[in-house]
Amino acid sequence: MDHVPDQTINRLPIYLRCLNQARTVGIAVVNSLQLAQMAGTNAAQVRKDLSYLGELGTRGIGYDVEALIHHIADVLGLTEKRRVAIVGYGRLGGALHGYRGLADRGFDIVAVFDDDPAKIGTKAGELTVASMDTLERDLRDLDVEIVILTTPTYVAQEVAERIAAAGVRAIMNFTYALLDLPEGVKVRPVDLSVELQVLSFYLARSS
Amino acid sequence: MDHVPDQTINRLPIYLRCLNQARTVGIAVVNSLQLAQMAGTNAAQVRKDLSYLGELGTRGIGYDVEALIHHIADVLGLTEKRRVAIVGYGRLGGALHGYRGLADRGFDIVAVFDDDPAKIGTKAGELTVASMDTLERDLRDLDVEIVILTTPTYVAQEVAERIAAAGVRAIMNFTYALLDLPEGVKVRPVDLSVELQVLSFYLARSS
DNA sequence: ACATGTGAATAGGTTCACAGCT
DNA sequence: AGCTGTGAACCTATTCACATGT
Repeated sequence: MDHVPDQTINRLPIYLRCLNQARTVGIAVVNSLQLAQMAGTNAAQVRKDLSYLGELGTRGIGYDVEALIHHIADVLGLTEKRRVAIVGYGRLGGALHGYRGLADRGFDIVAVFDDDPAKIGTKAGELTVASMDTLERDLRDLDVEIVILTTPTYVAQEVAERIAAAGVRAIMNFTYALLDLPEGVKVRPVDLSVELQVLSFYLARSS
Repeated sequence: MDHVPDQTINRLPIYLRCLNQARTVGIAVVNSLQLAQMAGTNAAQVRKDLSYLGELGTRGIGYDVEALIHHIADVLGLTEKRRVAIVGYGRLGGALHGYRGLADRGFDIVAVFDDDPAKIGTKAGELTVASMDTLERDLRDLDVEIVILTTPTYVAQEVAERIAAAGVRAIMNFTYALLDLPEGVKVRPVDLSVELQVLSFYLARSS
């Protein structure tokens, strides 16, 4: 488990989802081919990926679903809950807050921020919308590890810098800004229009 | 432009965004290093990527911003508007409908569907929420090319099959279902919890 | 002089195929 | 017998370095 390739990391959550599905229907053991078919890849890929994490299977048998779930969750750092804040509480922020499957996977939304005075202080599920004025202090106080950034694009860089300054080291960036942040802050850009543009390319190509 | 690598395709929308930014601040020509810095990559990568599309630059000078925008948009099939439908009009579907930047980039939301009788017939921006009963017919009639799928996970496979049967060849899948569809239907999974899990891995790794 | 475009070198990932274990 | 784990082969993508063109 010296060095796990990036692409393998990207597939681990997929495997985890498949394994959870398998578990809920009562499957105790899967082999690499079954898992591959569920995950939409091939058996060799599955074995190679899992081999980076250690020798997790049993030759002649396959992988124990329960054990594998635990192991992957452990590698992904999902054994403990992660504390997440949403910064920018518009429609998208609200939708993400309600997104079943974040909480399910151990991501606790512990705060939501907005700079609109009309929103500050109002209820957001079980939380209250907090002001951006106290962003740094609140992020530190609440020990936030990951921020979901859904502000308007034009303030994103500035807000992201404040978030980084507050010691947050992971940002899921839904804005169109290309964030330029210090080394050590991991940004995951999620540009929904990029995904559509890629689909558009394949449409243009195949027609 | 025989065969453009997948990874290059994934970067083209990024370049496009950077070039649009450059244009709005009045920059007429960029070189590969400048574009690389904006896009968060390196100059060699930029030149290689763009070389797949043809000889678009001028040696000794750089790339004409306007011309390059047109060329990339053309390759991505963005010169004409793309007709998009949202299937599953909950919080997330609603947020995506309002997402500025889809329309900006030529993605027209032409229909939204839901199976909740309380929602059907209500206004959704300038549209009216349509019933799932007429999904296939409506998708065909409206000539929908791309579907954004935001139904509950447990109906996703079934609905996706209907969408594919209606001739739609590109699906942006926001559900947790691992869709199994015929060859020729391009699915782009967008699993927001996967992104968070990947971030979680890097947090676990670096601390 | 300067920046592109591209073959060559390198790195990174995937697939193959089989040895090794149960 | 059956399935994992893994070196080797293969393929894809990135980086280098320089010839090429303006």
